[in-house]
Amino acid sequence: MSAHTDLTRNQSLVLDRLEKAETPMSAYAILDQLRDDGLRAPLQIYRALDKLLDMGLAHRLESINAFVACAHPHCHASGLIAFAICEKCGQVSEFSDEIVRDRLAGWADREGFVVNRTTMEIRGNCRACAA
Amino acid sequence: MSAHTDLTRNQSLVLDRLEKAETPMSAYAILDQLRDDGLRAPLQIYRALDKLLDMGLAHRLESINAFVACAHPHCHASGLIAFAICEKCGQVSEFSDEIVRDRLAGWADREGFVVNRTTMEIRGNCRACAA
DNA sequence: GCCGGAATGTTATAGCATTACATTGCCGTG
DNA sequence: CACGGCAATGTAATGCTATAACATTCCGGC
Repeated sequence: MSAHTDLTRNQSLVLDRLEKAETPMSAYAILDQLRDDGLRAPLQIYRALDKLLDMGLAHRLESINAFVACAHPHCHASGLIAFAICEKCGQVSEFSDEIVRDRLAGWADREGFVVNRTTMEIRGNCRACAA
Repeated sequence: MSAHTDLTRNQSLVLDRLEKAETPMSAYAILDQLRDDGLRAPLQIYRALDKLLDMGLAHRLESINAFVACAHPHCHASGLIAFAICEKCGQVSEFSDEIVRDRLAGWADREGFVVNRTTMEIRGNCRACAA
């Protein structure tokens, strides 16, 4: 029941699942949970996810082939978001750092590299799981 | 003909291929090139890659499911390496930044997050391809 | 009403990675 | 030397992730 009225049915279903999940979900895990809603093929999930990623409402975690709802869906800001993924409990923290962003932008400038997209993922154990 | 005499046959074969490649290679691409050397199964490649990653002689690019030889195999240093991947020509630049490393370490400290591994990948176009 | 574009549905297939099990080779100890 | 253990290897089968290709439906603007 998210208030994303501009989304299509499939996109809403997928986003709702991601928002209710406590940990990242694979596309196939999402699909399994949406079979009762009539979804049957992976492509239906991937298409919805593509749009959600474009809109910044969800993120892809490259290092674990999974997806999460954006923790800050209001501010579409942030050209660079970092994720900390706990390998024990699966919890993901989303954060950003101006200085890191500036450093990477500086490197790209010097090298003449035109940036499309940056991924930054820290894997380890969260405070609770490290104890 | 790398001077990695401590490596097993399969590991040497895989590393040689990576070192000779101009762009990242998928495990299956490596396999295809090593069939003449007697390798037949993906697992043989993945096992060799696992060891090479452990030793820091190769890196995995999570965002494109591919592997590269480490550009600086001598210094095993660097807890944090960043990659810039050109989406046009496939060239990969490997670099590191002390300040970025410190910022991320600082975040982890404050959060009590124990880091195992960090991946940082910038995708875009290199100077030549952006022109 | 009609057209065009986006979203959807469906099937098949491509690409990436691991499980499970059998075998081999090597080294250190007794 | 025999033996035991361990790492590496070989092989087959399977599972997971993602996309291609094509047909259909939905919906808003003219």
